[in-house]
Amino acid sequence: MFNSLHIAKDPRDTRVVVAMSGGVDSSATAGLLARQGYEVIGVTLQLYDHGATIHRTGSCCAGQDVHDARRVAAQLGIPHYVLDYEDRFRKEVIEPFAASYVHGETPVPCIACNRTVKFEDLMEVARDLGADVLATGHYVRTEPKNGRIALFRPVDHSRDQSYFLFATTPEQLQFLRFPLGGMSKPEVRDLAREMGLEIADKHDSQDICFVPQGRYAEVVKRMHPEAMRPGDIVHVDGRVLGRHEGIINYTIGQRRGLGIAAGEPLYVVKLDPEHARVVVGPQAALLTHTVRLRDVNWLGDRPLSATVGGNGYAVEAKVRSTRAPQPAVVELRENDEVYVTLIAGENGVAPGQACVFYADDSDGAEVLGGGFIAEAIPAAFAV
RNA sequence: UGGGGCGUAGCCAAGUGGUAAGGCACCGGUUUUUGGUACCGGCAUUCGCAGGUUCGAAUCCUGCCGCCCCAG
Repeated sequence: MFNSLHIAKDPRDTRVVVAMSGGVDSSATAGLLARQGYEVIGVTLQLYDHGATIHRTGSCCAGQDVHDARRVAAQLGIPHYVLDYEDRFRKEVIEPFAASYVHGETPVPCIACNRTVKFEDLMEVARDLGADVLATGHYVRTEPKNGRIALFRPVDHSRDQSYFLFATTPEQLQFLRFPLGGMSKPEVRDLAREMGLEIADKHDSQDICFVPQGRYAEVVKRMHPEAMRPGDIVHVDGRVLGRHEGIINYTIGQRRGLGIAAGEPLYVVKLDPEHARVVVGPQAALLTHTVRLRDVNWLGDRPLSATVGGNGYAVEAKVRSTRAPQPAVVELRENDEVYVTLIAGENGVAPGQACVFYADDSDGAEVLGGGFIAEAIPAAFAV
């Protein structure tokens, strides 16, 4: 007899640590589990300096949010701990974030945060607390499948967070639970309201949590002042069109901020950190079909090498969180490098971003893992 | 200092008598637990300057200023 968390125990005997950020989702998660009778322990990680951001709305894991989490826990009558993980967060998330930009890539800090601070460190804390599982408010589903725990897209596709969780390992999935995966955002808000939680109508978090005002370049500049090398803005046809104050201010696919009036819109097509060059071109130059991946996390039934045949393996794939998965083919090439070809292609694919695999195009498709984009191979243009 | 052409917003540019298109750039917003994209909205009381003609001019006339080309 399994309970709602797939544990063969009575909820009262099941200890659950809930990662509480102070937002609606994680609060509702804690409330939901508490209401179902589980022994819930709330844990909030303080992740970064809260001085500058304490009054910011839509943030996460600092200042006001920590207070919100604490208040929710008190209201739910569950124990709650706030742990200082600023050093870890800086080392595992913020520093790699800055380094990535310096190298001309575009990082996804939320993935780094999930895979390290949340699913390594917090998970260890949960185990130390004697928890049976660690629950979070992510919109994604897990289910037992063939003797393992498989990851699936959530019911509410508009909130799908599987893109940010592709790097979660099978071992971590065994210990994780995502109670909101079967609910819609409005339902979650209703639930929070019904439980009388003050944060029920709190604004959704957005932007990078540790970057004030959305000015990420300020963070990078502060950590790597030497990276602010001015350079040329060059058109793919070779013309030098202007100057810039450092490549960290740009990302592939970016249109705004170039300050170049060329008659047609120009987009950043390539970043060359070595020569401090920003290469721009027309929208057509952004089309990418094939990407090479690194740090691939495969979540399929069988090992990746056994799954991908000589002709590649058909999946659905996303190279950005806010788009529907599209048909793609995964291949292993020389040295077992993983390449993914998007059949329809995609504009503005940046190294450092993630490419996430799905088993099919069904609503509740299984997440088969993914990898970070090491190289995006343009459809047609040369520099 | 002979001839010809041009001067409209930050850039390009339509408009030759009826009360300033469009594109790019820029700004703002929407969307979004990454960046970016996309979408929506804003952006010249004024057409190098000064006069004149006309009910009415960026459009016609005169002068001046500036730039370009050809010829010298």
